[in-house]
Amino acid sequence: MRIATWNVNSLKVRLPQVLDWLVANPVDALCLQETKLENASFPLAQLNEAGWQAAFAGQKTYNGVAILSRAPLEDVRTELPGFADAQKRVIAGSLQGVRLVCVYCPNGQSLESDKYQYKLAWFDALTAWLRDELPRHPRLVLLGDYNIAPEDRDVHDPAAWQGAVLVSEPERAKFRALRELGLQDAFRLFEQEEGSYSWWDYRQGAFRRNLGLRIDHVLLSGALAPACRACYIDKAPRRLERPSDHAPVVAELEL
DNA sequence: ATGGCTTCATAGTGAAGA
Repeated sequence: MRIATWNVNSLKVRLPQVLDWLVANPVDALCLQETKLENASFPLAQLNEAGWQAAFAGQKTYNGVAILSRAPLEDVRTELPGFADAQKRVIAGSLQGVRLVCVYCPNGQSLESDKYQYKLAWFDALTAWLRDELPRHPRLVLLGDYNIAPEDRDVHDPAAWQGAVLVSEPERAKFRALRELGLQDAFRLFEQEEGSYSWWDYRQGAFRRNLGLRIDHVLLSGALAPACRACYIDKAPRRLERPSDHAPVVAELEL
């Protein structure tokens, strides 16, 4: 099974790139974040025509998540239990006995912002939910845009970023709390190039200069991690005209 | 550097992203 996650920063704008990418990258499931589409505007017909099923939870302008798959998803859920939230950031479903949990984690904006407190509380709710879900779904993958760079090696300039949002210690502690559920960072199961990132700012030629952060992740449950054969970031779409600021992250599982 | 792009929004003194 091959699965991937990609923050597309508007599915309306990026649909042609997504369809092209799926042709070149025959995954079983692709998790999308920041679709920025209400459900009524979701391009289901175009995806079906290209041979893809889709489950989605969207809203106007912001957020929005979806899972595209060859086979239909089963047991789809779109809520964080016990966390009343109008923001569409979660969609989960099952495929071939694997539970896929697609998340668009809050950005936080700045350490002083109310959005930062919301981010920390949101991660607590996510962790509590997954602690409950894992016994039910031992073969579970949590993938998406976490908006956290877990370690300094995931940051192009750790000194400049020290303590900033996406990198701050309280955020990294939330990431570690997910790992303490037994989830493993698929990307770090393998040797990787130094300077591997999944997001680059649109400004300042950040991509060309590789001034990035690794904030998009695939976390595998203990039952799945031994089945992982590869995990990589596909930088090709970031080189396209009018790209998303994020690159897809792909994981290959031998089930 | 004071957020320099990009999105969706509306016509703002944008807002938000990361």
